[in-house]
Amino acid sequence: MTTSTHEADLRGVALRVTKQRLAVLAAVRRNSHSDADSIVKEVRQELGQVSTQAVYDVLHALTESGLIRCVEPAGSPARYDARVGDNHHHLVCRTCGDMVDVDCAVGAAPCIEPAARHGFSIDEAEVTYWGVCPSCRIT
Amino acid sequence: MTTSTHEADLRGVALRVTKQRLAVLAAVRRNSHSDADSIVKEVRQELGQVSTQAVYDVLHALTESGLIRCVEPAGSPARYDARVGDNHHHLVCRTCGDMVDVDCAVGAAPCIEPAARHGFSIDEAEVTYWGVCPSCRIT
DNA sequence: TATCCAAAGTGGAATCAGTCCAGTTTAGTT
DNA sequence: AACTAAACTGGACTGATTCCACTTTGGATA
Repeated sequence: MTTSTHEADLRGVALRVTKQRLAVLAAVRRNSHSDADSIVKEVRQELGQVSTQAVYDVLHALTESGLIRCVEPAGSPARYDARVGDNHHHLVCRTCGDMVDVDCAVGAAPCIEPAARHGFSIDEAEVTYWGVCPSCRIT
Repeated sequence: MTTSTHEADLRGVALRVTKQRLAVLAAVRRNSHSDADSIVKEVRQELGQVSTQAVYDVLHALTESGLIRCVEPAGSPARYDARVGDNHHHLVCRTCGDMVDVDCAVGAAPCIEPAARHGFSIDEAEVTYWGVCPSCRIT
């Protein structure tokens, strides 16, 4: 994924191309599921100086426009996911907090339809699998 | 649900019985899915004066012991659910934040199997259905 | 039924993640 | 080249929650 890809993607959703946005988008795509703080660090490494606020603004703009997705698992700051448009789910390690993508469990009823709708109009079923990752299980 | 039920339940999980704990447990059971702040308010109404910290401590102790369950939907403070032991799921209104229980379509936890396990040992599948509740849809 | 002490509660300061705001800079028109 | 809405800065602030040092108390034990 090159800078020109990121640039084209920003233009594709009618967002102005700035070095901060390119850097944030690149950071998220390079390292999916990282939180705002580590994105700030990575972007600063690349650009030298960026305000925290700018990074939050960019993350919100990218999320809003659908270029990235924001995931907020219980007990950890928001994380940003570069994989979008497929409503995939996540597997989270209770020990180290590591998060990996899992494809949508299509076919398994609860993923799509709740047992009862309670009059709600539902647009998303978010599934988080909790467990322990291989490396945390060993130690 | 009377005070003696709450008291018996506290003793059942080897927790000391205090007026703060009884009040917090009663508040959660009376009004499931409320957040720490409104529980603090309710408990103060009953007891007159309780520290915020005490309420947080009690909520953690009750969660730890399995008497209540902590749910943390994206973008809202933690909520406490009196219904435990059945790994049911939640339906959350994007507009007003209202949360209702939905039965788990499958029997025991983890109710769904992920498409790929990635070496994790999984113990829970947490499902959150996002949508708009009937009263928010009308207005 | 008095003593004791780990567990529970207090109050105040601190942290963490994130937002608000008012002013400045800049991308990309016109 | 000038213009302007969008983007960025930096600093103050908020809301939710935790930390800490100290005091109080439930309930086990003598």
